[in-house]
Amino acid sequence: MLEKKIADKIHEIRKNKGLTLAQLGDATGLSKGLLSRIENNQVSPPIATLSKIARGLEVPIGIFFEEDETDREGYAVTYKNDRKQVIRRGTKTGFTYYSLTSLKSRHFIEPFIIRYPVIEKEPNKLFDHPGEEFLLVLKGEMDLVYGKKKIRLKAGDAIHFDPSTPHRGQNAGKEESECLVIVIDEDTLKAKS
Amino acid sequence: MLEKKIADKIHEIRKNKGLTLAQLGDATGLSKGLLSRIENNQVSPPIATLSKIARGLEVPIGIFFEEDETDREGYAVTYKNDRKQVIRRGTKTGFTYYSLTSLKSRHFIEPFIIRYPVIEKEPNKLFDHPGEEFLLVLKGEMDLVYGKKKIRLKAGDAIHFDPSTPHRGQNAGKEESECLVIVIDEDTLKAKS
DNA sequence: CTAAAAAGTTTAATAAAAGAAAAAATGTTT
DNA sequence: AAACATTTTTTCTTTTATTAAACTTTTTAG
Repeated sequence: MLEKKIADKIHEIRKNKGLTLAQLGDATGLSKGLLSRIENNQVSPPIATLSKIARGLEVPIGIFFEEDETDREGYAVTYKNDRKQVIRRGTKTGFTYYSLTSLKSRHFIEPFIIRYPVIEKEPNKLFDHPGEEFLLVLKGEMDLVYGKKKIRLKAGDAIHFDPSTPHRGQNAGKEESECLVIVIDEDTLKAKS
Repeated sequence: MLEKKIADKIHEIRKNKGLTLAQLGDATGLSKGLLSRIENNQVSPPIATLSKIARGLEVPIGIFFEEDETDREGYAVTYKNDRKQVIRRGTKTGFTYYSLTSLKSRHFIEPFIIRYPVIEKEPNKLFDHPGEEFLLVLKGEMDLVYGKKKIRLKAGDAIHFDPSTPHRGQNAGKEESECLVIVIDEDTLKAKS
């Protein structure tokens, strides 16, 4: 039941922040009695009221509507200096891959570091593949060519995208750029089931 | 204003689906008069009512609270300075999460930046969950407590592991440490098939 | 262990939203 | 442009949320 969860989330966040009903009442302009009944799921507050509560708790209101997060060796460390360079099929475009995992058992996350050298002329090849991809820029500046768009990303920026659209990463600065890439392969997903 | 947006979204989605107020009324069990006033922002409906509308429109209720609709494009950029802090339920352990995605459609990769403050005494809580996890240290030094082991990791080091073993990340130095974490949730995987 | 204080819950009165149906507006056909 | 049909808005009554204050439970202090 949706509102049950909301009630619990409000209660939990309030408690985590060490607030009393009276304090939250002050912060929101709502009576503590009402807050009590909301937390106990006795009333279904209007959006306006929930919005006040979110502001009072200093959380985005969307939190209340997010789906729940579930809650031998089993691991593989890759130390910075032990990164293993990988040759991936069909990547003759100058950049370098380093795998960040050595897990042999079936897994979904495929983590890489990619280094893009400075380029003179823009390549034209684009790649597409089913699955899901995530990229975090670690160093320098780069462009993600994505379909007809070109998205400029700097160190610390991230992008999460559907790789079935033709795309390509490339350096966009005067120094080498580096990024972390996570790929999930559709086939691996299917093999799971 | 929040509710204004919600009203507009309901109207837009309903129109997009080619539904009349009466049809949506049938689908939701609400009167068309009420729906009219909700769309015209004359009332602030309780969550229960909004929930019914979401079901009637066959959309996740969270849609009404999303900031923007980046999803249509197939990608979601998170610029370094726009990282959104996330409150994950049950994390009272001091560290801070930032989500690196705003994709709303079903996805597998859940990317976070986690900041670990310097600690005095070691916490004792461990977390375990089904799925798969990957971690890359971006700054500082940290320990991954994994079952009975403690794995020391420095900037640039990575670990790929099975999160069903109880585990915890924690700072292991004199300055704040930071890491990228990728989680894949088992439930999401199952939902796929 | 008891008293006082703080936190939380319930009660009774008021304000606001929901349902049903009438009125207005919009669109279509002739 | 009139008449009809459909969609939307408004009206009136009923139901529900909200406040303020009384009440109960839990925590703190002596």
